[in-house]
Amino acid sequence: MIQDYLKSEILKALEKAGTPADPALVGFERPKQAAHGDWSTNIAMALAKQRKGNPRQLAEAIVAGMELDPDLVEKTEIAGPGFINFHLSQNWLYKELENLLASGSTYGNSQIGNGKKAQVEFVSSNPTGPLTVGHGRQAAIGDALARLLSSCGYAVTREYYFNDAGLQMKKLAMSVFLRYRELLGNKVDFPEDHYQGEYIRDIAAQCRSRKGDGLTEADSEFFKQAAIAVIFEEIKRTLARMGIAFDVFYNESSLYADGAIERTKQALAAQGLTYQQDGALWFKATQFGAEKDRVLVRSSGEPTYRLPDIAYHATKFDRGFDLVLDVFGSDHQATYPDVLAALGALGYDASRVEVKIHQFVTLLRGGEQVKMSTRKANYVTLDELIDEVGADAARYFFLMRRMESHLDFDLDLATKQSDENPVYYVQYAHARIRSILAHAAEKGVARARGELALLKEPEEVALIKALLEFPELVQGAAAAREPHRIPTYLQELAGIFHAFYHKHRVVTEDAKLSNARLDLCDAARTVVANGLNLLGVSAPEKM
RNA sequence: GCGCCCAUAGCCCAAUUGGAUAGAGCAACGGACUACGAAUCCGUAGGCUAGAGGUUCGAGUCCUCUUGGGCGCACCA
Repeated sequence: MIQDYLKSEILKALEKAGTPADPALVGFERPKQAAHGDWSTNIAMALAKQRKGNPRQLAEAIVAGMELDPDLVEKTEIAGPGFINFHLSQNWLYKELENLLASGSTYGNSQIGNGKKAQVEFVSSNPTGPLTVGHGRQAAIGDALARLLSSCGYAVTREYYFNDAGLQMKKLAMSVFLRYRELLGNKVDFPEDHYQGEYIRDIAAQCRSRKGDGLTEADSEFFKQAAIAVIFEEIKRTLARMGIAFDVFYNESSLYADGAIERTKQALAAQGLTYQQDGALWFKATQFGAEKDRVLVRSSGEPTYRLPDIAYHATKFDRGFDLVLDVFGSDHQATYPDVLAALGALGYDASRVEVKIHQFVTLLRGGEQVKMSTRKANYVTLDELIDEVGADAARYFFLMRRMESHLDFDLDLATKQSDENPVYYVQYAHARIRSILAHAAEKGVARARGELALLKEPEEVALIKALLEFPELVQGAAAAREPHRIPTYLQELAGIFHAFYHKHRVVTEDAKLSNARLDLCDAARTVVANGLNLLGVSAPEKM
């Protein structure tokens, strides 16, 4: 990359001046203003601060010492308090554009992940009911992170963890049982904290048609398994509609079956991190800064979620993942500090686990908030949302915002087929380019690699520059775990393309120029398609 | 009471992780289709970055406090 070249020249110049510097200090950024060039470095200011020198003088020494290839760098200048700005030559642009065209659907991919094993755990909703809109955001974020990491050369596993042991499952089985009793004409007292949804009645009816009227409370395992099977099928179907498939579904009960729970308990005890009190087994969370200690095993003998979670995360290390991303909703924010602390205490490198917490989704219809309550089961399910706005719009909207910001999901906007809708805006650019390429073929334009140097108009140069930002954008989004950068970029890119399109005609009598512009269109189409692909959003040929 | 996240244009949000004159979209106003898709484009207007201090060459971004909002603080997950 060009930055590496500039960096090496800067380091050489510093050495020549008798003041060698740490290469890690030399960073580049793209100036906001075109007048400040294509790349800028603040190295002179950073070094001057360290050495109490004059930044402008240092910058002058650096510029004087560099031997830049004029074919790549048109000019270098010092500005402001000591920025060094580089203006790249147009030749460099054309070379990079060639490279883009040659790379095609792999443009933007990199190997910075170096084949490291990464796991992204997300959704992980217990099979007690349909996925909600909140899960939808998490599904979109998790899958986009997985796609970003893959494109950067990580070997990625998408994993879904679910609790099929424990209290919630008992409640689920009991909920089905009670509805079953109701179906048989019994009057039942349905507890407030059990699962209220209508789907429980459906499952109860299925149980009845399969096994008749003679089931009792003792058949709770049957009710449980029946419920899990039905609900999971539904969850997977919903995820499939979103275009999401998991590599691994990891269930809690396997941790009991293979002894991992017991081993973890003993390992924690061996570290002196647990103690008995009031009939329960406690974890000394206060040793890790928590306000109070936490229960690992209830006095009833049943573990809380904490112990299986620790055991589960231990398997992530045992399975050899170099990087683990856990994507959670903000309501789970309290669940991970103990888990990470325990992992550290067990000798694992807890810094490999990154917990990404996303904020909630608010649905808006007609400017009004749509009330959602899981308890009352009157929430909008993810399926209903996809029915209404489609998978593309759903995914795009979920990914548009930084995950730490609350998401206002405007249902009216997502369904609008107009310029107000950002999904259509970006997809339209793709469809439009397809149509231009088809038009050129109809006109009988003989396609050949054009002379890219003919692309000299300001709108053309601006478009090329925007396209060439894509690879570093992808790497930055992956490194920062911030998928929202992709939609932000795509919207800007689509705007630059549309502006170019309006100003300049692509297919003209001038065959050479037409070919160069068709190449540019093709490059733009490639980047839009690659970007949408990272989001899991389709790049339509027609709309 | 304690912890995590958030506050930027009328609305919804960006801002290259501490950079130079804070930017898009929507809404408002004014323009552009007898040629490649008007689901588009061009222009105008809109800001004391919630408030107060601090750190430094430089702060929307980092630190402290205040105000306002979301989410947590179980022998639920």
